[in-house]
Amino acid sequence: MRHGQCLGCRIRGVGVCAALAPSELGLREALAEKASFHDRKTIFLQGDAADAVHVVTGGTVRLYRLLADGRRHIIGFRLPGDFMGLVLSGHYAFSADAIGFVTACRASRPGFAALVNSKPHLPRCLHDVTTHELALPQDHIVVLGRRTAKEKVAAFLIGLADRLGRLGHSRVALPLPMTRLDIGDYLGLTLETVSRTLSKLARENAISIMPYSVTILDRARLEELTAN
Amino acid sequence: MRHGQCLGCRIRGVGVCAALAPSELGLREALAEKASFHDRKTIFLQGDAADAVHVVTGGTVRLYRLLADGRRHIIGFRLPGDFMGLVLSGHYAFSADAIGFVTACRASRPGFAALVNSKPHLPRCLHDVTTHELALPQDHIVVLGRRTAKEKVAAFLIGLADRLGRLGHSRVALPLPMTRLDIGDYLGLTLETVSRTLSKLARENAISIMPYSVTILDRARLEELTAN
DNA sequence: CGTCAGCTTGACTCATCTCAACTAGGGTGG
DNA sequence: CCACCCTAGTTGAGATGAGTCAAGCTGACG
Repeated sequence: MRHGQCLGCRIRGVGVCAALAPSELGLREALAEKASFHDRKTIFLQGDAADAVHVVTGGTVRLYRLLADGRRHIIGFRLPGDFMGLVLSGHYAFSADAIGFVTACRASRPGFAALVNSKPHLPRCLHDVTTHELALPQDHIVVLGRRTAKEKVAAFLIGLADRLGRLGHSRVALPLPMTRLDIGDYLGLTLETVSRTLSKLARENAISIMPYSVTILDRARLEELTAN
Repeated sequence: MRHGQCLGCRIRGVGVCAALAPSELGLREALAEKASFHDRKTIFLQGDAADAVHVVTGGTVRLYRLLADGRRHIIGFRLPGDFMGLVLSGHYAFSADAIGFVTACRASRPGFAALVNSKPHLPRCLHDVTTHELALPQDHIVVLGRRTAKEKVAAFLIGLADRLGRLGHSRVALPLPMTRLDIGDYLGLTLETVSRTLSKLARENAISIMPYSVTILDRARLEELTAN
């Protein structure tokens, strides 16, 4: 994808981009800059001045906070079509880095604000996108509050499957580019517990584990575990 | 507070209301309706059509989701000045009810949208408020991801103290209108563990427990526990 | 005065954490 | 080509923190 290529972008139909009429893409293209990040590269750091907004176009991004004692909490994973960079204070509230190779569309904050204000319906759209952003952490809260490791892992897999499904991927064969440690930091579990729980689910024929991917064999069983 | 009384409202200076110029209050008053709710009264239910937005003006509100198996997750507590009712789909994503006596300002969704669109700077303000709403669940996620009960409870107390402080209340003597069960459902703990943990903190002279309130005696100690 | 909700505390259980050993695959350098 | 190292993952054994079950306390209320 180069400038002038929004129409052919694979995430054209999802997220913020879907809100733009074809006639408005020109504007967007004029201010969007293509960025890419190699494995483990930092996209932005917690506390940095939030001078840009991003839309993920390929790969998986890990959003996290570091605590004073060195522990890491993963706030969420961002997939293609997801928006990043809404901040209250002008500073990022969390850090973001690439899991594997990541591509993103980046716009400067002032440029983005100008785009949003240039068309009367866009502030409204931005508000909708923000509200969607709001829904993700709420689901996460419910998952974290759940009692058992099995329930948490099941909810993580179902949630990931549905998000991938909405992007046009399979809801059954899930790429899992993040490590067991990442999943653990996301679910509030240790990496050993994540590994054991996945193994247990595999032994019960609910899933099948492959390197860096998982296949859902018995979705009903997983849904039953999420109790939601 | 009656119509025409926004200027004298005690939350005039915080949240959404602070974004309105004095000259704009007339508009707001014209469409805002005063509502009050007795202890345990439902303000809205998860899944209901979200036909109104609320600003809490007094008391404490409990936001929660019920799971299929009957467990309850408290998403958060809303204090005076907090906004409620941002939804993606037109349906509330969680339920809300009153803890003790609650007063709120309510506006119909279309009326509220009309107000927001009537002045050019208001969509922007609404976006800011939404972004603030976004920050609350993120803090909650970090607290839930913490390992020990003591850390969770300490983070809960510090967070509550700061929010009350911003409202002009004491950061030391905290009213605690919610029950131990509420706190447990918020932190992902049982009510017994919450009680034991508070007792332990009191025994260490970090806090002092009174019926329906807590006094922070050693804030530094609590902050150290939150590791953040 | 009895009842009930909210809270506290104790004893015991058990799920998860911790520590540790081991396997597999990839990359590097001699 | 092989020896070595490193990362990611798996599995086991034992420790422990939080859950469960139960008893009892207190204050409010009818």
